[in-house]
Amino acid sequence: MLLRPTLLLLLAEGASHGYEMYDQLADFGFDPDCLDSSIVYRDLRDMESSGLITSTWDENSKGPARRVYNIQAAGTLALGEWILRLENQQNRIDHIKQRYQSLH
Amino acid sequence: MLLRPTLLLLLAEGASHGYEMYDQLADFGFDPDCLDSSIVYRDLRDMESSGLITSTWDENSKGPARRVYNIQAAGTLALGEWILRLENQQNRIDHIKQRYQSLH
DNA sequence: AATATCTATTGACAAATTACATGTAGTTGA
DNA sequence: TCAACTACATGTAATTTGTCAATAGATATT
Repeated sequence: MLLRPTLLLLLAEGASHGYEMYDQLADFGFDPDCLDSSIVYRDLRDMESSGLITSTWDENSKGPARRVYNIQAAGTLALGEWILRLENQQNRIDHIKQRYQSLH
Repeated sequence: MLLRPTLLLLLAEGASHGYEMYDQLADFGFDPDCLDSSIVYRDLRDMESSGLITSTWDENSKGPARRVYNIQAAGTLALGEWILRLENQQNRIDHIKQRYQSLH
């Protein structure tokens, strides 16, 4: 649920490729044991097909070629909308927590 | 995503039936236009089949008979676990928000 | 009296998501 | 050479969600 906004945020911080972002997800509380990398790759391609990000091949890197993603204007816009939705989510959780604490 | 913990919370506050809880969901930020009541009924039956709640028919009410749900020990336990997970979710959103604000 | 509306629940099916496994392939180092 | 690591992609099963329609008692309307 937090994967796409996290990927967009990482790309807003700078261009990157799937494998690298997958490694960075632990900083955001994702457990690599519970998150298959294929989901990251699929989400990236989905976001590309909807125009939020673009990709180019980087052949000049060590190891196999990397598909490097760049965030587009539509992507930064979408990220902003995500942030608003997540804040709304936080408020709703606060409301649940308050009602829960009123039980005791 | 917040539906099940919300239903459990409502039942922790007191026995109730699907239709009544569906009405109360607006207080938790659910939009009735976007949430079909059948999802509420389905989640309730699922939670019953996993032993978190139980139900009995209330025939002595005006209108059609109501299936009244009662929370069980396993349900209050599950609610507590939900609350912890939601707090974790809030922290993760906080982290995203902080990184987002660092962009500017 | 007929009909529309509200209350209340259920079931069926389609669509979307997620999880899991596998496949390909280049690079690095023992 | 062979294992391990880097890097991406695909197929498909399983699960979850969304949508729609059906049923049915009670109440209000005309």
